[in-house]
Amino acid sequence: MPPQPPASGTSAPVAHLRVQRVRPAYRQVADELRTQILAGALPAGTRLPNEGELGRAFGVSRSTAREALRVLSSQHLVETHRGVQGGTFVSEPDPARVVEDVGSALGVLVMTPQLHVSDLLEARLLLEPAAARLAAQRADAETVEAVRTAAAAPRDDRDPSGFVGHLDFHTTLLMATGNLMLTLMGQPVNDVLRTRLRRAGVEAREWDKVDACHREIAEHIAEGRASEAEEAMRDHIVELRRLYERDGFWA
Amino acid sequence: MPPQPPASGTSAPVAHLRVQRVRPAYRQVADELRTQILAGALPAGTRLPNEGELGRAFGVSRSTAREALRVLSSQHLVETHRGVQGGTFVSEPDPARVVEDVGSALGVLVMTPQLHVSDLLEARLLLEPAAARLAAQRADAETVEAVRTAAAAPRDDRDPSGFVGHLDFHTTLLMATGNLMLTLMGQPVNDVLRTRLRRAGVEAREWDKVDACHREIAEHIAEGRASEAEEAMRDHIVELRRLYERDGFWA
DNA sequence: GGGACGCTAAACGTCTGACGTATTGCCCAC
DNA sequence: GTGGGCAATACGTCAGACGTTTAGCGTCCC
Repeated sequence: MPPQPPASGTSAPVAHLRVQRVRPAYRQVADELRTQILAGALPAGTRLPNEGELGRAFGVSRSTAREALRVLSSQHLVETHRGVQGGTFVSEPDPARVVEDVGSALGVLVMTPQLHVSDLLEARLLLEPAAARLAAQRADAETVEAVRTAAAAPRDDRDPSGFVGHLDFHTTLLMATGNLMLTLMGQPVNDVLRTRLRRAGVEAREWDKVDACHREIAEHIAEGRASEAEEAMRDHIVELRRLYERDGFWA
Repeated sequence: MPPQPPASGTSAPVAHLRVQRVRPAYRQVADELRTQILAGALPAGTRLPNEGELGRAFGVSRSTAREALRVLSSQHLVETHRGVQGGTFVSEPDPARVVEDVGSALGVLVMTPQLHVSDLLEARLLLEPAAARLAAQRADAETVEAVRTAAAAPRDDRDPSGFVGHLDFHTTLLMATGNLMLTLMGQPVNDVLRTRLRRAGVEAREWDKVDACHREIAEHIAEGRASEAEEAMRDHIVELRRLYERDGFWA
């Protein structure tokens, strides 16, 4: 999307093209700190100077330093605690936060014509069967047990995200691949789909069939039947897709 | 990762388990505004009240309102402009920003033992051949032309990300699928890999071969040979992977 | 002697008020 | 008619003050 050349005629309607002549101080401070954190100069757990000193170190006021810290904190690069022994600390990288953030961003994009729900379903159809294959190839005994448990877990209809320890089957399977990247890509997609499904008020009509599919896939993985696991998962996703389509929740 | 039960013995070393008793006001304001934006109550382009009024509306001071806005702004949900006719506006969702953010987050995670570079390569090996297949199936004339151009584009070695309009071949191909989700997943991975590659100072020894692969894939796509395109891309990725491994940059 | 209570200090959280500065539209002079 | 300067608006930044949370430590009472 190159900047469109001046249209032939009068004034080009370049509404959304404001330039940023000077970066505000709080942004400069945030960028500098971010650079240092990403470069490893400030490893996770490091305690930064208190806000007053930090501001003085950068030659800005405490308010400005605070705004910079708010930026970094909202990107989960640092976290702050109150009280003595409190302060601002460089955060440990946390995949769960990344998943949350990506899911939120996808939720926004999926409301635009740029990203359609069918795109998410297609991506899922690409990811999860492959994940099932990898899980079947690699899962150790403990992981297999986790997958089995997730497949057998009672579906708490009225209590979504109920108690700790209950992970969705698809999530468990993504993690069972041992490749965090697959979880990072697949989980946000599933989150968005589930959210939309719930908001659309889709009823639980065939969830016993869904559970049966899950158990079948889990068994394939337990037995190390990679191709069968992949195929079963593909069928399962296609089936789910049909369910979504029938309920026509993507308007 | 369930919270580990109290260990048998004395005090459980629950170092990183600080609770958040009360959410700070700036966080509450940010959350409330974010909710409204995500719910569509504040569509993109909406101009929020100025910082003073916004604070008054929430019963907080202007500084607190500003910190809330910094949070939202760093999440690309709003953007601010100065001057008369300035103010805070709800942002248009922008896939490029999402790609940037995810790439940054991945860059952090890849420095931990949680996410290995080989995980990225595996994800890429999963995504891009599928993308090549889809592109071959769907690409229209214009898209084909873009892919061809990207494949033929002179590789500017010393001028990375040189001029506008030059897009990486892999990026172009991801976009050629017409499925934004694939770009959203694949692009950050490629960005991280490219960054590490550059930092590791990998030399351009076989890039002519790489370019030949690109052109071959582009031709497959142009001719609509889906399976061939997929297979060629798979070989290409495997080849690249070998190149990465030989240069041993993932230490 | 041991445990509970309360005090204290450090740091973040919030408020107030003020001034600087970028941006834009309008008016006036030429 | 056009160019330049003025005014209004809203963000950007600063300074200082006070409240609040938290952990550590000392003291007092049992």
